[in-house]
Amino acid sequence: MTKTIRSVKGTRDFYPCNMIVHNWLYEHIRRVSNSYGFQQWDGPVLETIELYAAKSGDELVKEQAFVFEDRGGSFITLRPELTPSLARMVAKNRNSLNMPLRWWSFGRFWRYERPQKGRAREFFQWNLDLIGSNSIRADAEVASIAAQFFYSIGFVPKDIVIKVNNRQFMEKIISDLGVLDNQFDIVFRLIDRVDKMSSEKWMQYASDVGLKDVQINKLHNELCKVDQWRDSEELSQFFEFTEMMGTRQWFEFDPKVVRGLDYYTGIVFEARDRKLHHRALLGGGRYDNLVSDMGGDAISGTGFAMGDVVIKLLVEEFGLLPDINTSNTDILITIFEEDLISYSYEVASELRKYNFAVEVYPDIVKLKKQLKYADRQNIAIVLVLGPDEIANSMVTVKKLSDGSQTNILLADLPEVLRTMLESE
RNA sequence: GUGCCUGUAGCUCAAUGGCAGAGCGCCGCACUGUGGCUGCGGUGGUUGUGGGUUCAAGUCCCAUCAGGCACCCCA
Repeated sequence: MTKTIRSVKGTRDFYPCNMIVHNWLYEHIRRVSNSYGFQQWDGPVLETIELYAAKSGDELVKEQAFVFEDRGGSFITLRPELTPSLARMVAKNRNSLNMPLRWWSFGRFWRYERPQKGRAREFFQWNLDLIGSNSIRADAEVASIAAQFFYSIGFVPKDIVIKVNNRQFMEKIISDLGVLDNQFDIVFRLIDRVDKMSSEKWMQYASDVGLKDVQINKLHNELCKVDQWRDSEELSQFFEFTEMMGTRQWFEFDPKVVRGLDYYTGIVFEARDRKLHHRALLGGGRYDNLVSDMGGDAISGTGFAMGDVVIKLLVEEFGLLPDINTSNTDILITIFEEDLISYSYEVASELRKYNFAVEVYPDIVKLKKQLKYADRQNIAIVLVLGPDEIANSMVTVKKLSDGSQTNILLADLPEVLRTMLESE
């Protein structure tokens, strides 16, 4: 065997059976997005490095972006996320866009990381954003759409939880502990890890970044309070609005959720499976300054992104996948012998006029082999056109599910096939 | 970028340092105008690559490449 050329690390091949799953996912995303009146859009997959340098966070840009120099000497990035492109496009056309914008998108993204379970270098992402509204209702709505999506593909609140927090609220809490403004990022990172480390290690880490023992204990104490959202106007409203929108049972306050991207300014949320088997399914929140950072007026936005990798893993584990054995083809027309090829193709074109999906076996091989192909391909009906049939202007129609077959007059074929396929 | 694990047939995996195997798949025949089921037969390999130790290496050692998992970060 000759050596096959390897695919690029971290990329996935989508065979037809994979595309069925992929399209199934995409179809639910499309339907849910549209049902809330969101419009589909997309940006370029190539952007300048400057677009991300401003706000995405150092780690994402310096360590995880695919960057290359083009022939003109410019540094080009394969987009690692969509929100900066969104902000750029909104800033650019601010005056002609009819606010508020409800936009969604589904496309490919790239991050140069070590691939592992639930993470690839090339992945798809669903983005959904509501731009130009300051209301917490906007946050509650986009988060509710995420919940509605999980429901539409077969999950219930006991499978998945969407954890909610508010960055300003957390800033106030850590500020009250005596943490300075310029240390917020460090402390957010610390908060992010409280569940990932043993408590001794966490205490040590907290101490290493410069917190005093008193502060550490108080912080740890704060992170265990699951009811303190009542002290936050925005969080209280958020939960009230999800109640109104019928999605309240999907959401929980979690003071440990702060999100990694630097541009979030208010409500933040992330979805996880309840058993915490996987990394976050989806993450999002409010970004008040992003559009103005791209050179536009201050416009507030809120939205989320969901990767395709983890959700596919979870859907598979829960057995929610659609049947991947179904073929697009309704009817396979066999070829009997050299002289009769034209009959097969004529019948095929005729049937396509009646909107049947028809394929003709391309080679002159034994019927046995053609039948076997149809069986494996899960094609419901096979037509046999041999000398006997043609002499009488008939066709043999074989139903593969039960093996039954009948001779049908060519003229009656469309009607007979229609009823047969409907009963399948 | 750091650590750990794994590379054997198309796929899933066996093989005390001693003849490279099984199941599934694929192809053929029984059934030359009929799939699935069954039976029989056949196809299958530079054991990731390169070196070393040994009478002898899939097995032990070194290097390298690839994959997986965890860290990091995040969808």
